[in-house]
Amino acid sequence: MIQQLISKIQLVDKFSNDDIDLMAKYLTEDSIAKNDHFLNFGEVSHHVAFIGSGLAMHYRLHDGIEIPVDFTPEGEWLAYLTSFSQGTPSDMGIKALEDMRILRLSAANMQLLFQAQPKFMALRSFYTELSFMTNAQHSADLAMLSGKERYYKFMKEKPHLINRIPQYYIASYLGIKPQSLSRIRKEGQL
Amino acid sequence: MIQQLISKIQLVDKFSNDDIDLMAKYLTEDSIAKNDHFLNFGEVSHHVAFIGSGLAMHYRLHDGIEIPVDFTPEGEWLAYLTSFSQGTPSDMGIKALEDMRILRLSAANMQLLFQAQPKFMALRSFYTELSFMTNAQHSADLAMLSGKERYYKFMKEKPHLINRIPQYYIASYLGIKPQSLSRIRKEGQL
DNA sequence: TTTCTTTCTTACCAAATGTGAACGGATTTG
DNA sequence: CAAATCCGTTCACATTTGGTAAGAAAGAAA
Repeated sequence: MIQQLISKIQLVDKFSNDDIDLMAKYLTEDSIAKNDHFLNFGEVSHHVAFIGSGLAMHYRLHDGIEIPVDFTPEGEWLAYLTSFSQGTPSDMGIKALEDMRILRLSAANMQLLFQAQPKFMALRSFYTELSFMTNAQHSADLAMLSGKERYYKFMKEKPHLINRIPQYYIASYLGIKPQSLSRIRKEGQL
Repeated sequence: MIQQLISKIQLVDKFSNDDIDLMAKYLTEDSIAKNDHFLNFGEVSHHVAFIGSGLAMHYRLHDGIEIPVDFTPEGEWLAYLTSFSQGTPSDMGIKALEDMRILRLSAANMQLLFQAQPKFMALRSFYTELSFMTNAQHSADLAMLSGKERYYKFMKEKPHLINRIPQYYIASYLGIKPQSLSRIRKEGQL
C-alpha cells in the first residue's frame, strides 16, 4: 500500500528515500468495512487517510436521505479538512461504499511530519486545492448543465466509478431523482 | 481600511500590534472600477486582496454566458487559490460588480509575511477552509433544493447582497434562468 | 430632456423533472 | 428453502423549469 502512496506523491513533488521513510513511520494501516463510517456526523475528524483499495463517499443528509457530495476511490486521500483542521464537529458523513484498506495519518503525526520535513506541507496544500477545484467544478456543473448532461459528463469523466456506486447515489449526486436517472439511461444518447 | 482588516482577523486569532504593523507593511492599497477584472481568464493570479468596500464575483463561462460561482463583499478576502498557489492560468474570472477599494497582498509578500510570523499561515488556512465550506454548501443546495427553495435560502442568508447583484446573475448562481427567477419572485411565499 | 441600451417582467407553449405507485429481480435474512 | 428487503425500472400524471417573444421599467448616454 505504501508503494501506491509513494508513486502517487512522486507525481506531485520529488521526495527522497529519507522523506518517504519518515512519512511511513507516521502512517498506520487500517481497514473499513463496507457501510462503516470513516467519519460520522457530529464527530471531530482526527485523521486523514490514503486509500489503498475501496471506495468512500462524502455525504450530507436532507430530509433523511443521503446526498453524496463526493466519491473518493483508491489512490486518493480521504479527509474532511474543515473538521480536521478546525476541530469542529462534522456536518458531513464519510462512509465506505466498498471494503477499504487505508493508511491513516493522525493530526498529531501530521504535525510531527511537517516539523521534520516542511516539504510535506506543500503536499497538503496541493490536495486541499485539488479537492477545492473538484468541488467548484461540481457546483458549476449543477448550476449550468441539465440532468442529462450531468449524467453523461459523469460517465465520461468517471467511467471507473459508474458501476461501483448504486444508482440512487449517483442520481442524488447529480441533483436528480433515481427515477429520472432511469429515464435518462433508457432514452440513451445525448 | 486597515482598521477593518484588523477587526476582522482578530476574530480569527489574536495578533499583537507588532504582527499588525508587520502585515501592514506588505499590503498595498488599490481600487478596481466596476466591471473591471481582479483576475481574468488565462491569467495567473499573483495577489490576494482584502475588500474594504465594494463587491466582487467569481464566475465561469458557459456558452458565452457568465455563471457566478461566488460573491464576495467588503470585509472578506478575494482570491483564486488554485491559480494563486499553483501558478496555473485561471479557468475562472473575478470581476467587480461595484467600484472596489482593496488591500493587495502579493504572493511574494505573503511568503515574507509567513517567514516573519508563521502565525499568519493559520489565517490563510482558516480562509481557505471557509471558502471550501461555503462552496460545498452551495453544491449541496444545488443538488437537493428546488429553484424556489434556493432563492429563498439565498434571500435569507444574504439579504445584504440581494439588492446589489443583478437578478440575472443571481438566477445563474442559483442554477435557473432569469425568467424562472422572475416567476418565483412573482408567486411569492414558499 | 430624448434616445438608446440594459434589465426585468409577463405570457404561452414545450421540455424536463418530480411524485406516487406498481412490478420484477437481486440480495439478504431467518 | 421461504420471507423480507432493497434496488432498479416503468408508467401515468403533476409540477417545475426552459425557450421564445414581446413589452414595460430602469439606467445610461447623447
